[in-house]
Amino acid sequence: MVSDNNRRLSRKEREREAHRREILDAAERVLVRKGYHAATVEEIAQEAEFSVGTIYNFFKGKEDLYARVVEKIAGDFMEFFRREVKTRKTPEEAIGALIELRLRHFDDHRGFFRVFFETSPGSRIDPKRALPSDCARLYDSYIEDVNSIFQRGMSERSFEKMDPLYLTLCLEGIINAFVVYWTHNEPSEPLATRIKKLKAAFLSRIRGNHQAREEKAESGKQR
Amino acid sequence: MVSDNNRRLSRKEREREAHRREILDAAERVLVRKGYHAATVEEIAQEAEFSVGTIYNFFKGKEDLYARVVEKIAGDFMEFFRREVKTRKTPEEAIGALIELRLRHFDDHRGFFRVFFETSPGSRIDPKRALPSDCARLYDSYIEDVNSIFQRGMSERSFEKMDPLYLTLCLEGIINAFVVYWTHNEPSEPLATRIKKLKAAFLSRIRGNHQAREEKAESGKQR
Amino acid sequence: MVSDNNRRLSRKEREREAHRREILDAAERVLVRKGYHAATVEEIAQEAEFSVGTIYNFFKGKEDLYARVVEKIAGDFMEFFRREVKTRKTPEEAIGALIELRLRHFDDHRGFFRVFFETSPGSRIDPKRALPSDCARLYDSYIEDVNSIFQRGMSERSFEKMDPLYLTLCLEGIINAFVVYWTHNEPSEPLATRIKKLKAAFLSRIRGNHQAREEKAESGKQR
Amino acid sequence: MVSDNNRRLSRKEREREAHRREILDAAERVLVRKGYHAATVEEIAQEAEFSVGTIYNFFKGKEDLYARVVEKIAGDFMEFFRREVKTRKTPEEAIGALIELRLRHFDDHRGFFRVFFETSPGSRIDPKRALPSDCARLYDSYIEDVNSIFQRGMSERSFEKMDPLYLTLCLEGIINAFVVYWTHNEPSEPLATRIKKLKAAFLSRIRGNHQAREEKAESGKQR
DNA sequence: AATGAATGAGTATTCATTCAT
DNA sequence: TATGAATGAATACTCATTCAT
Repeated sequence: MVSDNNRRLSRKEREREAHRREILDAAERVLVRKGYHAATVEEIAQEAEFSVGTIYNFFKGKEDLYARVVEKIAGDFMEFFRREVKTRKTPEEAIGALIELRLRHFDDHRGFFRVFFETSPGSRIDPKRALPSDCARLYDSYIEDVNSIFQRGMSERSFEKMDPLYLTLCLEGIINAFVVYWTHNEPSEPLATRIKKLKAAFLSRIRGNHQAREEKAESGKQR
Repeated sequence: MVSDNNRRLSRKEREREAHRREILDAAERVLVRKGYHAATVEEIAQEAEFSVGTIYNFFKGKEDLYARVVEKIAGDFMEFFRREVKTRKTPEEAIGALIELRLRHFDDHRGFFRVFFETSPGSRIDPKRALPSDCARLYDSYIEDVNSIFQRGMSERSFEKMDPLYLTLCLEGIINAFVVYWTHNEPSEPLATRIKKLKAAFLSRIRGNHQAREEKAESGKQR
Repeated sequence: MVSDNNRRLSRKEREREAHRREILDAAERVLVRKGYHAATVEEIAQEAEFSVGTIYNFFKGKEDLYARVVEKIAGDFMEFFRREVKTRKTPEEAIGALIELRLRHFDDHRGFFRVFFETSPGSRIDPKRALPSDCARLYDSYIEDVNSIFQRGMSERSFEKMDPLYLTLCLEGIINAFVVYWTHNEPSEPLATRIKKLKAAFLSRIRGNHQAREEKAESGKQR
Repeated sequence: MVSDNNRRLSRKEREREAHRREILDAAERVLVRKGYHAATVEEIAQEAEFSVGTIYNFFKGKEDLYARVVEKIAGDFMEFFRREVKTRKTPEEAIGALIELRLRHFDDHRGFFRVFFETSPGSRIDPKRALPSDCARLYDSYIEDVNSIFQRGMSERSFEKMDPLYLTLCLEGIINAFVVYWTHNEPSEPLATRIKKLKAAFLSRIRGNHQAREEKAESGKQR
């Protein structure tokens, strides 16, 4: 995401980039705290310790600022997704890694998804205009990637045969449900434990039968 | 929700109640169409074919109006839940009926959940103040009820043993994911088919093993 | 302009119309005083003794308000033009009446033409959008009408033969020049005298030669 | 205006003067394009290929910059006026030269007069403060000069007797009217032709009668 | 009860100007 | 001198709410 194209940036340029980043981070904090509509540019400016005018030197306006925050979060996620999930050898490992990544990522950006809903179609913000056109494509490609992981798992017989889109939606839905729940109810267990449990529970439901049987036999021995 | 306490209302009182209902329905339509922030009291008034002033004769303000809409939707749902789900004899039937109810209810109020997120904590609307205090309790009691259905199923060994809250959250999450997906992508199958498939898929994952084995045997014969 | 279509207006409607007029008049005063850019909606509201919000209940925005003021002034002028100028029997009388009308009208709306220039093409206000599409047509038709008065005068040989558009432009230009001058330099003579002098001077320059000669002869006798 | 006081300027000083001139020219272009209010210092800086900061090293601010542009245009005009008009032997030649100069000068600075109106008294710019105090005096002296040309013509009996200020205003007004018209309607004839026609038409209206008669006789012979 | 005109606090955005480098 | 990032005052416009009729 960041990479090496800033190898040769002047001090000024580096400072400018840093300021941009500070504003984006401040914006995310305020947006999460207040939601899109209740957040004021004034407050974002204060949070970033800049004047309003400076915000407008970096971003076209409130919508643009919002779009860039979404972009940043989505971009960071996809970066990790490519690095941590798609590189896994077995589909099972990949799905496990995905669950972990999603949970960690949501934990980092806890509450932002709420803002995202707030700005969905029907509200006055035109997401077509505001959101980078890449964003929908990004999400589609993500769903496509998860789909193909499931598909590979099925053809390798490590996953039970079923509609992969169905599986993808279930996984997304389950993760969301837990994240929402943990957002409103302080979780009783540390993140790592929760990740482990969710992985185990989900994967055990979708494993191909021979594996399931083996595992069951094994678990029988253990207990 | 509506019930029989309007058995003996004067014509005036009945008319007033009807007007109130018309405003609520108009408000829901506009809120779904525009979202909370973009919806204006003016537009709600027009949709209801009343003047703004009249809206304020029935409701304390925009927040109150919103809260009453949520209340109405939640109330209607719980009404059905009590009648259609809790009365089922077997837990399996109950969960099936719940999936159907949730899907139908969401279909009826398609898009309202988006508004709900928009007004979540953090935005300017104070849900403590705006939402009926019953609302959280209502949701808690709903979760509790679903929990106990799962619990009964487990003790009857028709469901595999696991954390019932986990199951409840999964069910909620999966349903949400599909509803969101179908909101943005025109579903290719009629509602009834989708309900049937989702029921089958979800229930088959959580059945106790003896049942699962039996079913598998049976399905083997059929195909 | 106002006419008899308010024969049957309810008191409310009549009041609303009166308020609209008050706002328009206040807007003209402020626009003349400050110019388009320096005039604030806030100040117009204060001048009209209404709140800002009320201004926006009557007009779409500052541009619309401006356009409606122009419309009012132009409309009033054309009303008089039709009544006082076009009805004159001889072209000479008509031109005389026109000069008088222009001078009186400018005197009434002294300074507004300055605002008009301020909003000409090139500045950010889009006159195409803001100004009533009738306005350009109105002006064109006005020029056309003056043209045809001159043309009639020429065919009747009361005016010397020349390009009528040229004459029209000259008349407009001369009137403007004097108005501008009198705007910045307090005129030493009363309006009536100035009107009379300008009429005489302009008309004597464009009269057909036989008339000019006659007149000269006559004036020679008188003095 | 420019004159010979830069006879002995160091390279640095000469460069600085050149930069100043570049900025003034850029400012005029942008002001004509956008009008005073819509023009931004930023855009002027870009047009001049300098940074905003540099603009402020040369000029006190936007108002000052504007005043200096007016000064430059007026100065250039007066320069020509002194050289080309006042040196003419006969008043008739002088007025002819004046018409030509005005038309050419307006053609060069087409559109600037619009900006000039935009900034007239009443708008936020204080012309007392912004405009060089010379400017009003300059204009007054110009009017005075034209006046005296007319006066001389009258005493020499080459012009008909009338109020010279009246004549001056008429000339100004007519020229303005045509320039405005040609700004909005592409002229059908080349500038030279238009100049010739306007000269002829104006001068023929104000000539002393004996001359007019002579001319008529002559023109009768020619055609 | 019903109306809708009036209100005014609240906010995104612009842009001339400054000043540290 | 030249730069351009930072500033913040100024302003058009919105919309929930009130209240006289």
